[in-house]
Amino acid sequence: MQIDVPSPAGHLVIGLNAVLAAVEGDHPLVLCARADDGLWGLPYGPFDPESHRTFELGLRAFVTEQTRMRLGYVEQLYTFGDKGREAPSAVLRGGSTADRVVSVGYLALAPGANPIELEATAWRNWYDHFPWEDWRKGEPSILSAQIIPALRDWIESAEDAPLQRQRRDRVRLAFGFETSGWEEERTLDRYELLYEAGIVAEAARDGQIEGTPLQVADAAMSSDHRRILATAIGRLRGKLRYRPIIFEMMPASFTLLDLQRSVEAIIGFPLHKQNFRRGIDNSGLVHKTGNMSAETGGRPAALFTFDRSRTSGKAAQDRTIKGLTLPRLRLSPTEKL
Amino acid sequence: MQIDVPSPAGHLVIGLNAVLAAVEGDHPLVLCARADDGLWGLPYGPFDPESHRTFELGLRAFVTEQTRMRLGYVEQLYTFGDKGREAPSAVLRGGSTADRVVSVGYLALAPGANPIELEATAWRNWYDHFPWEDWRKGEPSILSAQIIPALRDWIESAEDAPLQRQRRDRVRLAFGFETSGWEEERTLDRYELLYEAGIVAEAARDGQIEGTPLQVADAAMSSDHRRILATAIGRLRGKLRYRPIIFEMMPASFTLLDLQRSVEAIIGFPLHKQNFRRGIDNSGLVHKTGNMSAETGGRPAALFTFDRSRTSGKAAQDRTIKGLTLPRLRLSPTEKL
DNA sequence: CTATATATGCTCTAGTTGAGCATTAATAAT
DNA sequence: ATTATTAATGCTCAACTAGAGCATATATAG
Repeated sequence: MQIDVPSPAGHLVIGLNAVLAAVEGDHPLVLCARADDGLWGLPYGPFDPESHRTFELGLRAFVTEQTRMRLGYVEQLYTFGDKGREAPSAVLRGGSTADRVVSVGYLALAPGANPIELEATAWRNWYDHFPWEDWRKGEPSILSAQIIPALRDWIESAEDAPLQRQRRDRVRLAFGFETSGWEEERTLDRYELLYEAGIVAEAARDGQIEGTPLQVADAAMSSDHRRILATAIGRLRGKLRYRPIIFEMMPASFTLLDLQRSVEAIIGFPLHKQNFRRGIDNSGLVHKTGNMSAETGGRPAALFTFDRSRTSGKAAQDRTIKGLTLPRLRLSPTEKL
Repeated sequence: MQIDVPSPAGHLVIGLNAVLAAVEGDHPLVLCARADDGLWGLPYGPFDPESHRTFELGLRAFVTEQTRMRLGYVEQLYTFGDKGREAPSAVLRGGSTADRVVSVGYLALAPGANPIELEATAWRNWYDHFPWEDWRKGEPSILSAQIIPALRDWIESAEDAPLQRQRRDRVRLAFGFETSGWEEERTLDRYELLYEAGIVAEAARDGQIEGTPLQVADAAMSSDHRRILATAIGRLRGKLRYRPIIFEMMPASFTLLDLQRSVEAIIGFPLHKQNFRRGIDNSGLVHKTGNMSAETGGRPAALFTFDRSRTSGKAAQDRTIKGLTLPRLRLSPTEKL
């Protein structure tokens, strides 16, 4: 698990980082570990070229070792190699004094949040680190109150007109001004913009401040882990629409409301109930188990299961392989840019 | 450009690989370089932690150096680290005797294929390496004639029933049997299946043969470059549908037929002309330049430009940021599985 | 027996998509 | 000139999809 090689100049270490996501009720969760610097971070470990035939095997090995969880669905996200965006404490556990740490991020999904018995490890609501991404109860107040004004300052502080224009266009796109509105899967775009503008704490930590550093209620994460988490959230949100990936996060059977709450937790905005069921229904992705759930608080709900063998039905003909048909949030921050 | 460090055991080298894509008429092209083993490969170079602040900067630097081209649009694809899938000749130019080469693939787009004056470097039609991916003139004959039968053998040669079932499901999904049909963006899934089944030449080269090795008219590429190219094609195909990325590959002005031919070259199947124009039209992505093209062979066509500042128009209201609305190829290989 | 909280069925309208007919405007071949 | 041939463009039509919301049914908690 450790790279025990003396490190000459220019030595490279590849860090594998896991975003293990789950949903519990209406809480989107991510498995976090307390890092040396006291911040929350993701589980990670060095890739060992000697013993790991592939990244994914290496990842599964160290996650199981560190958290005693076995991973199911796993997907590579992105490889970050930017100098200076890993925190100083990011020197990997092996103790190697690497010149350069490259982070390969992975997304893993769990069908529920098993309790963790480990010290300094916990399932955390990912919106604790991304309060501006949760529109389920309307526009997140932090947006119009703090973020948009700070971005406006950043735009206006650009040296010349072209740069200013470019910044404005990027903000418009990422935050959904004057376009089709907030696109939930642009989580990384938004985070990167906040970083560049010096609004999130990591920017100051890395010494990249150039805009208006802000007193945003802002839960930084260790190293470049919030960047990786942003990537994961965006990927997951986007993928819901074209692969039946949501069922990797559901228990064996569930009600349609369970399913809806899970989807809403991930995408971060509310859905029209009847239309949601209609969509699920003729997606052919699920079928009734025949049992009912009594724990609804109202009329009992039918329980459903993911239909892995859906080759039948008219709907299955077409929609199948795809994911869920979801509408768009048609809102934008109310504060003008 | 070279890692001049003595390599202890376990030393890692990160290779940056560029898929530089362009379209010329109805030919989808990729910039290739002749590798040491005589096969075509992609331009690549080692990532130098000393001088490159980010991967992307490193990539841009060595591509410009090697091919004298300046890259515009660039996007990271995937990081491959599987032991044994780089060819023996994959030891990077620096001459380092690395134990392990990790490949980071990038997709770069060019608005045309400028002629290359370099030795052993050429724009090549990517379907030369993926003949089964081009359905523009109907089902590629290689599919039913060779590939499907070979995959059938591979499925049947599975040791036990569960494995057999799993293989069959994967093939069904990747090649569009009994589902919504051929999904053009699954290029990588299909290539990986052919690799695992021992059907493509790289599998034999890497010593991974386990199925029926085949005499497919099959243009292998150096190292893991065909895998990277498959990733690039799939990503590009998928992205056409949700980002206006096609315009990165078009000249400043073009006719709608030019645009359609370019899209068809990429997605690999023909489109309904009138519907295509209607779609482009109310996407709000382009507008007429006012000039006409005489070189159509028929009635002169209006010339269009990509409208980068589309914040106007009713259609722009919604569709905008998105890409093109494209139909699906509703076909599957005719040979039964 | 009456709120309350969901679950579930259904309808209505506007818009989108897949196909294809018809017409217009160039060039190339009698 | 006339007549193919090749595309560019305009339009229509039916089937389907998506966004909203009304109406009912069936539990549990007073």
